[in-house]
Amino acid sequence: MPEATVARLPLYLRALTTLAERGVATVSSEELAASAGVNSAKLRKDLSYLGSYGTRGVGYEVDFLRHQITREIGLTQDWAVVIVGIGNLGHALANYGGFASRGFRIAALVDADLSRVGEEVAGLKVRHADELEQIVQDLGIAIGVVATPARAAQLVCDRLVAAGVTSILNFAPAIVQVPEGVDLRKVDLSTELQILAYHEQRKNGAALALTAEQAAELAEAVNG
Amino acid sequence: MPEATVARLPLYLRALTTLAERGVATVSSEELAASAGVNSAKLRKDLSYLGSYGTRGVGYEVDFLRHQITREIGLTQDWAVVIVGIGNLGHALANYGGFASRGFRIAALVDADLSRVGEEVAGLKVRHADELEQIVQDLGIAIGVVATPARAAQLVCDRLVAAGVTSILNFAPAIVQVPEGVDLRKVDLSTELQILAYHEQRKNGAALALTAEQAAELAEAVNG
DNA sequence: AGACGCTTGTGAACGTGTGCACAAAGTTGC
DNA sequence: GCAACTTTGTGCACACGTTCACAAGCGTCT
Repeated sequence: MPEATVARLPLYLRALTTLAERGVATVSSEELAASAGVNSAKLRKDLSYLGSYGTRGVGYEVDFLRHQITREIGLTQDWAVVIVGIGNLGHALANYGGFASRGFRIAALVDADLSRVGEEVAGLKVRHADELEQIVQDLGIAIGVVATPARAAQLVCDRLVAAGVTSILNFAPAIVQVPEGVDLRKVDLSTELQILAYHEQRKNGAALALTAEQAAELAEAVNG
Repeated sequence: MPEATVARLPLYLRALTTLAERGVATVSSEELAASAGVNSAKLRKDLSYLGSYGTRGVGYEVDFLRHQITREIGLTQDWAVVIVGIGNLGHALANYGGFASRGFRIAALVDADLSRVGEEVAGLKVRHADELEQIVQDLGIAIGVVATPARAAQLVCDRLVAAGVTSILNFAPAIVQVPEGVDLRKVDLSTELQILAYHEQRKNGAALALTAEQAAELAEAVNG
């Protein structure tokens, strides 16, 4: 399955859940594509990788399709997750309700700062970083979330990998390297803003250019 | 400039900043690519869109290149940002130090919940959502960050756009539609985890298949 | 039963992104 | 000044992703 398709499946899943909550039983690729914000041909091609779950002339059965995507992504089992770094962001992640409902269970919170250890966050006691390996092994954790400062990120990832974690979601603004076989995704707040800033700047430039053009037209109209 | 290149410029900028802090004056495409975690040919092609800023046989001057990228992204000016939704995530974003150092200034915090209005977060008083339009216009805000619950996201985006915001970074787990000309990027925590889960599941599947194969080999060894 | 209308699933064309490989261009050493 | 070495910038081939367009299939209505 193409990586681009995998990245969109959660989007479809969310759209389907919304439709299911509204009591919609079947949906066409056109409608579903619209509510997911993608092209309908792309949606159909994406869904075709799962199998032929649609009915020509009718569309897709919402609940059935939802179940198929859930199964394909692997959300029928629940995934134990450890969050490393319980600062502002770690707190926010720990308290984020969206995980539990989507097959993820926050199994442990870890921090290197002794003043945070023992504190209760989202119903879990924060444990010390020294216990990280033990926790990962005892709880059979495969997915780690890194929300530490940038300077700690590489070390934390190394330790997670050494303890047996094979998927890492990194929020730290740092470039970390992981060995082959370990999946690393990163979410970088300032990178996202910088991309927006680039386009914003070009928009303003375009606006100015347009104004200049309009000015030229105006000049021509006046002089011509 | 290709979109894929734009998305990598912040990465290079970060790598260059790290190098500059370490006192490195010049860097080859090979070294810079390694620290940014990309292919060196790709890096060179990306940088070539900015102009011919390298010296053959030597490499790139760190400070100079850093400045060029900063200018290209539009980080020489500072961008006023409003954060809407001061829950756990909004708090974390408001307190995130990485913005100020990268040309972004959090100019206002807004929330619909009256119990949060007036609270001081990261040195700013939280203001009420009713004031949103006024704030955007008064402060000349072009970039909005949405950290509200999913159900409020579309309305908040509509109001931001109506008030003149042309770039939105959406953290709410909802699919929002914006008119042409407005840039929308989204950061979705559970989507990222779901993508990891998909690969994790496949890894386990592969591991199980291998075990089955090993079992077959073992059976053959025993029986043969 | 057959014709009609609607929607899926997919072949094919197109566009974008990636990476190799090398010529061009600079530096260093003698 | 020239040869040897290093590194950039880029042409080219390939892989990946997207979109169009339409045949195939299903349901409905007469």
